[in-house]
Amino acid sequence: MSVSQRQLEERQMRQERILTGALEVFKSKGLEGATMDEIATESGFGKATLYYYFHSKEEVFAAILENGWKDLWASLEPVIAGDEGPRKTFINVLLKIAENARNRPGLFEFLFNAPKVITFEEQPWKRYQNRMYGTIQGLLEDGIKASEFPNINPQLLFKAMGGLFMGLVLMGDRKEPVSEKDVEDLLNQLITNPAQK
Amino acid sequence: MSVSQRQLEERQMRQERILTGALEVFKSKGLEGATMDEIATESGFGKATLYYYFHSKEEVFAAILENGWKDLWASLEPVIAGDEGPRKTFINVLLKIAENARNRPGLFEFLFNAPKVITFEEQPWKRYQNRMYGTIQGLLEDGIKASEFPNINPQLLFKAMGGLFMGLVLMGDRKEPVSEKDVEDLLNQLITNPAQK
DNA sequence: TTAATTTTCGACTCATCGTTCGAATATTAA
DNA sequence: TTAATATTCGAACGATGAGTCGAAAATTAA
Repeated sequence: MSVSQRQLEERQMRQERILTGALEVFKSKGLEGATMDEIATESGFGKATLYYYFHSKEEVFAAILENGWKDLWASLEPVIAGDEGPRKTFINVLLKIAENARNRPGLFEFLFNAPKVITFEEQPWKRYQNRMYGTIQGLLEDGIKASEFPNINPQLLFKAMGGLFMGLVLMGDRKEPVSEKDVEDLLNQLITNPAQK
Repeated sequence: MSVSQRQLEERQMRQERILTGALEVFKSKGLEGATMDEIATESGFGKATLYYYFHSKEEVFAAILENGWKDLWASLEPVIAGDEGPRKTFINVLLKIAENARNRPGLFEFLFNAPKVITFEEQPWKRYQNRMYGTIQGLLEDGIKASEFPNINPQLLFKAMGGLFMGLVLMGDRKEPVSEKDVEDLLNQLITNPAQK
């Protein structure tokens, strides 16, 4: 028996440790600005050791995104499956994302901003991202059809909500993040439900 | 007489040509990822010539931001001076920014995203940025006091509006940017005026 | 214990890229 | 024209940093 279960787990923990350190560095320096030396120092390994766990700097970068989007999507699935009608589900989805963001602040800024920088080809995490965006689009379309939202072009509403949400969650000070209640209240204030008049 | 007026103007045109090329490269590669060779090729000069006009890569980067924010602020001043009450002025300011963004799409994405990457000390363009944000904050506060906006914590509303606007303007496809009318309609739909009921 | 295997890392290589040098070319002034 | 000045850029320099190598240390298996 070559590798025990524990060994596999320890290996994975070390990988995560590296990823955590790398996130810090990528966040402040960007993909090109970050150096493997710095990531090594930050995560407490020698540089050469990083290459024992990952093939390249790009792979480290991609792994952060992959894990991040995967976990995010996993946490969203039950909410979506809950199926309480478009409007409620939509708000719940946003609240769940906000919850994720509050738990791991650094990661989320990264998840939503990093894609802009990336050039290289098809990345597996894109699948999760697209799934999420697709779902939200769908909720908005259904919600508008069902008159649970103001009657706006869904594309436009999607962009607006996307941006609004980013503003709320990603621009929150580290010290005093926007609370769940704030998000919920604001959404309810702005996205009035025409049916309930 | 050492340098004629025309000479000065030509010099400045060349600088702008360099800046335009540089913007393209910075946008797709980021500050660290962009190379002076590529900027040189893109703008049609030899690499060494860039150093005749700018001291360093950072200076080129900073010059883009400086010019951009300065121009943006200049275009906003009359709108703000117009002083048609907080709500109207606020919407006009956003519309004016959107107009700027529509005219020079690449630049604006850069203006709003670049700051995240930058580390180096006090940059002169920050003055313009702060002035703009301060003004918008003020408009929101006044608008809420005057009951022209929903009664929301101004900080929160600022973040929300900032994000919303970014979503609308910066996420617009290059082909089919969000129209002025779209922006205006959406703002009016979402930010209902409680006084007009 | 000893041999095999896994993990770690210091030291090196090699390519890239920001910046400088110095000389060539173009422009302006006399 | 000629001298002074302004502009251009090819080529070289030096630093940095991604990725490799080979050997040491640590762990596991026998």
